[in-house]
Amino acid sequence: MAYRETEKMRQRKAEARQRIIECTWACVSEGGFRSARITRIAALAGVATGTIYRHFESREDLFAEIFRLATQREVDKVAEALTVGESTVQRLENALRQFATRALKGPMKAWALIAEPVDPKVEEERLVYRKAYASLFEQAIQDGIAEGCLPDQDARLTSTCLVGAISESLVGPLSPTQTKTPPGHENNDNDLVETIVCFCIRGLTGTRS
Amino acid sequence: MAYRETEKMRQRKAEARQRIIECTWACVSEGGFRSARITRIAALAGVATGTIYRHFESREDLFAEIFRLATQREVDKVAEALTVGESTVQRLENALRQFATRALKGPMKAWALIAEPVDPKVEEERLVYRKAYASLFEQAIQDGIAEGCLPDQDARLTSTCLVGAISESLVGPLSPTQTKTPPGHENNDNDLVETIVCFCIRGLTGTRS
DNA sequence: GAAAGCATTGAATCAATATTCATTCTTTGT
DNA sequence: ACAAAGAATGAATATTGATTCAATGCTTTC
Repeated sequence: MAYRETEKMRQRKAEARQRIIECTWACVSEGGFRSARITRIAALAGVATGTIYRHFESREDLFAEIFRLATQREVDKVAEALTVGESTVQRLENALRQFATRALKGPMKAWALIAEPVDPKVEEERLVYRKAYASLFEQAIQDGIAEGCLPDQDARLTSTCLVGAISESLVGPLSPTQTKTPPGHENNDNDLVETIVCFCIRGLTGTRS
Repeated sequence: MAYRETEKMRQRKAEARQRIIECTWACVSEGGFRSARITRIAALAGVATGTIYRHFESREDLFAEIFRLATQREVDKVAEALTVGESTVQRLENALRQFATRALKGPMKAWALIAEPVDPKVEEERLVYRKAYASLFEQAIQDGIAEGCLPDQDARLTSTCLVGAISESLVGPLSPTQTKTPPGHENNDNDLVETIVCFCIRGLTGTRS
C-alpha cells in the first residue's frame, strides 16, 4: 500500500467541491438553473467536467445541493428577522419584509429559487423549503394566537397563504423577461413590499392597523 | 388544377385537430405536461405523429394551446362566479371559493395548470393567465373600493396576493406525489377552502367578518 | 378514370448536453 | 526513486424523444 488519503488531500478535494458549488451558484445567479451548463461550471471552477461527477452524482444532484444551500441561507435570514420586534405581529411583519426585500435585491437568484421551472429533484427541494418557510411563520402565528394578538386560525394553512401571497406578488417583478423598473417608478419597490406586507398582516389579524 | 380544399375536408381536418386537442388534454390530465408524449397523443387520437405537426408547430406550441384552452375555461368560471352575490365582498368570496373548489376536484389538472414546471412557452401562457385571474379580482376590488366596502389599496397588487395565496395553499394538496387525503380527514377540503377564503377576504377588508 | 394537389404516415434522423471511462497525472509510503 | 492507489482529464459516447420528409394514399376536378 503506497497511498492513503491524507488530510491535505481531503482538504484539497473539499476546496474543489467548494469551488464547484460557488461557480454553480454564480452561473445560476446569472441565468437560472436551466441555462447553467456543466461545461461552463467546470471551466469556471478550473476542473474537468468529469471531476464534477466525482463530487456529485449528477447535474440534478448538484443543482439540488446548490438549491438547498442557497435557500437555507434565505430561510435563516427569515428566521432571524422573526426574532426581532416587540410584538408577534411586528416580528411577522419584519420577517415578511425581509423575505420580500431580499428577493427584490437579487431578482435572478430569487427567481431561480422561487419561480423558475426546474427539474423534479430540484422541485422537490423547493417544496421542502416552502414548507420550511411556512413552518417558521406557522410557529409565530401559533405564538400569536396563544398570546391572543391573533384570532384563532389554522396556522399551517394561513402560513402557507403568506408564502403564496409574497411569492406570487414577487414573481412578476422578478421575472427575468421584465426585470427593469420602468422609468418614473424608481422606488416602487418599497411600496410593493409595504402593500404585500400589509395584505398579509391583515389576512392574519383581520384588522386595518 | 384538380384539387381545392373543400368544406368537407376543412371539417375533417378540424375534427382531427379537435381530437388531438382532446387527447392531449386527456394525457395532461393524467400525468401533467412533462409526461405527455407526442407518440402517445398521436396513438390516442388515431393519427400519425407527423400529422400532429401539420396542426401544431411543435410540441410546445401544442401544449401552449392546450394550456390556453384549459385555463380559459377556468378563468371563465371565476368570472362567472364573480357576478353572483349581493355585495362585492360576497362576489369575491364566491369567486375565490370557485377557484379553490374546482382545483381540488381535479387535482392533477390543477397541478398542471398552476404548479407543474413547464417549458418557457407554456410558462409564458401561465403568466398571462395569472394576470387574467388577477385582473378579474382587481376589477372587483376596485369596485369594492369605490363602493367604500373595501379600504383603499393597490388593487393590482392585492389581487396578485389573492392569486398567490390560493395557488400556494393548494399546491401542497394538489402535488401529485401526495394526492391522497389521509384517513380521518375526509371532508378537510371544505375547511381548507374556507380557511383560504377567510384569509383572503381578511387581507382585503381588514375585518374579522 | 386520370391527373393534380394535399394530407398522412412512421421509420429514420437530429439535436443538445449530460455522462462515461480509458488514459494520464499526482500523491503517498517505503 | 519506485510502485501502488487514487484523482483528474476531456474526447467520445449515450440518451431521449421531438421532429422531419420521402413515400404513399385520398380527394377533387374535368
